[in-house]
Amino acid sequence: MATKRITSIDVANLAGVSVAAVSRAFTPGASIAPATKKRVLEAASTLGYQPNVIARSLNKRSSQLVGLLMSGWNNFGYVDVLRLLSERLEAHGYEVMLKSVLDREKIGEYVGQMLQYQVAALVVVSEVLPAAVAADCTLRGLPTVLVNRIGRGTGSCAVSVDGTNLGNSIADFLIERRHRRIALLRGRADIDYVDDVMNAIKERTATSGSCEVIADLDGVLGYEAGRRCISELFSRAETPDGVFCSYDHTAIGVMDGARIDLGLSIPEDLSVIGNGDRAPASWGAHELTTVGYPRDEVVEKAVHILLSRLEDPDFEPQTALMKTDLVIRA
Amino acid sequence: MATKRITSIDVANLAGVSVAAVSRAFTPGASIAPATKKRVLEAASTLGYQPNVIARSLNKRSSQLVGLLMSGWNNFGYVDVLRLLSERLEAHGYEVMLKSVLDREKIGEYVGQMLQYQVAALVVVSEVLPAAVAADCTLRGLPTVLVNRIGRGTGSCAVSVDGTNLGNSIADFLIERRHRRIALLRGRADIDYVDDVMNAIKERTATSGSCEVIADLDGVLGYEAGRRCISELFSRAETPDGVFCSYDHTAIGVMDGARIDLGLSIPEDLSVIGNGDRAPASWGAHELTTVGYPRDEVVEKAVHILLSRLEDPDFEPQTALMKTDLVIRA
DNA sequence: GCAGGTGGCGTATACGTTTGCAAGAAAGTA
DNA sequence: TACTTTCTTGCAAACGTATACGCCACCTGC
Repeated sequence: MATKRITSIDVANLAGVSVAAVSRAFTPGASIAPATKKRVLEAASTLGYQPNVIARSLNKRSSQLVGLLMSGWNNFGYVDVLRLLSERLEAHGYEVMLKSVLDREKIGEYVGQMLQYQVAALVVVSEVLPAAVAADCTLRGLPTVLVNRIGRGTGSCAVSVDGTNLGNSIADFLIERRHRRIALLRGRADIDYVDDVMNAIKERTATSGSCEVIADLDGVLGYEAGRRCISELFSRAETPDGVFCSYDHTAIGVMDGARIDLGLSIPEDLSVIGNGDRAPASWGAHELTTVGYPRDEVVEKAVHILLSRLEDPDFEPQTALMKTDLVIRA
Repeated sequence: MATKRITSIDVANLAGVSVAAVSRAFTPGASIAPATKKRVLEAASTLGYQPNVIARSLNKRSSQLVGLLMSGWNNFGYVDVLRLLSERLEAHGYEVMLKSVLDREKIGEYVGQMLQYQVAALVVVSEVLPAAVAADCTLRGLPTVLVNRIGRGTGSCAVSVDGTNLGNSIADFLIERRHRRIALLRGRADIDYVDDVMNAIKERTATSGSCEVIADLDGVLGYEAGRRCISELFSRAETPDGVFCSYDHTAIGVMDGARIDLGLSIPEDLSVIGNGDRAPASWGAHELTTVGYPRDEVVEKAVHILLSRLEDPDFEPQTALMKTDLVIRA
């Protein structure tokens, strides 16, 4: 037995005005006399009226929903990114419509479903938008922001990390501490910013003369993979004395593998550097040196870009690269 | 220069039918001849038409959105719960509208905002719904499911863990291994299922004669808190030989504190049991004995209850308690 | 006192669907 | 053949809001 729904008509009747006035009372900046507005709002609150956002969206052909496409949930502490994004967007009056990328082939469908809900904007965390989909979005004038990817060539905005700069710092750090043979372990192969990091490390070590990259492995993602991988590396003729992993959890696997399975000491026999500065990196059992990921700033920037594009349709797409710092532990 | 929007009218014109027919072609089970349906769908696909869900929702007075209220993001691996929930709900044709609980006092507002979007149902992870809000939801016939809480007294459905059963297993485990002095560390005080666990442990140890609970502390949440807490406990006259923590990360803090700060051996001097079976628990450096949290099953059950309520308005509210198992490591 | 301007308000239409109703077509029954 | 039942289909009225347009009242400056 649902109680009767209260619409703007009811409020209009009670306040003795037209529905248009009710609408105006709830539209900031609309042309309405303060007295009328007050009367309407009072009537609304005695009735417990709330504007029907769906009807509004139909009329305006745009909702206050922001589509959020997530993948790689467990990497990089995207939870925090997700939480922060939802909090910031809500603070600006938007709602988050969340979708998981189960199948990368279907991203077009996902976006299509979000478009049905007239989302005002799209945020993509950790996935690239296939070119066709990105083109479709720009065509429809849907503001889009990629987080942690650079949508090279698509007209999308992006917020990521300055990989080249980061790679240089890491290389310097390793060279300075007299490392000679570096191994690079990455999770997925096609993350552009990780590519930048790895390339920078290779270049800078190559020119140093004293240090070189002896291995660069793809598909090493997570604790188990890291732990297996380090044993494999030490079964080769040439063993590394420094390892950089694209994810903290991989790095911790490497540490445990080196210590427990191989009986090595860290950092005496081997240096391990992670990426992401996730909680376990700081724990006493690991004390992992890692790269901080400026989640707050990334999210803040992403939201800022999004709002700019929403307010000003001519806002030129931009890519922001955040600086990161090494968190040196052991 | 947005391209013209394609509506059911365009499709109707192209297919030579009425808009009603178009609508029916997209409504499963509607009364429409197979031939017409085919013609409509073809026309739709050549035009790239997709039904406008907003308009549909306005008409039906209900959207396919499910509101998802999250808090305690970093506890318990709720990320996985969130991811699974979104995946399962999408598989059933629903979309997830995500909201973060920033301020517990404002939950009523949050729910209000979701109601404006005509959400079909509400899922609350890790928070209780204030009685007034819960009452409002049942009044409006909004199916509601609490995950990891038991909404005692409110007419809400709930999926949680059988705390009493779990507490008994833990107590048995500790008694069997000849522990005598147990400390209990919990994060927040008012989580009903944790209360059940702790009470069960107390009762069973009390009747055992050989073992007793010597400390039961609130507000110990996370690595740092756990690490500090164990030192504090060992500065007391009576020291524990077994600790149960309501969160894995707390337990790992306790382990590190005991080993690094106090120089104790685990499990020789002290047993530590965690809760949640999060990834770090299985890592070689910790090998934490913990309680598995059946995330898949919890989510599956929650979604099942939700769908049942959506299909059958008279579905009686039910509370499901899942069984959990100890994962014994060291 | 009057022309011109301004701000507040209501009327009416649009937004893109779904669905009750009734009419027509097709199929089965006597 | 006539009558009944079952499918299809289109018409038209919702759903609850925003806003273009026009009207009226009021104010300003002469």
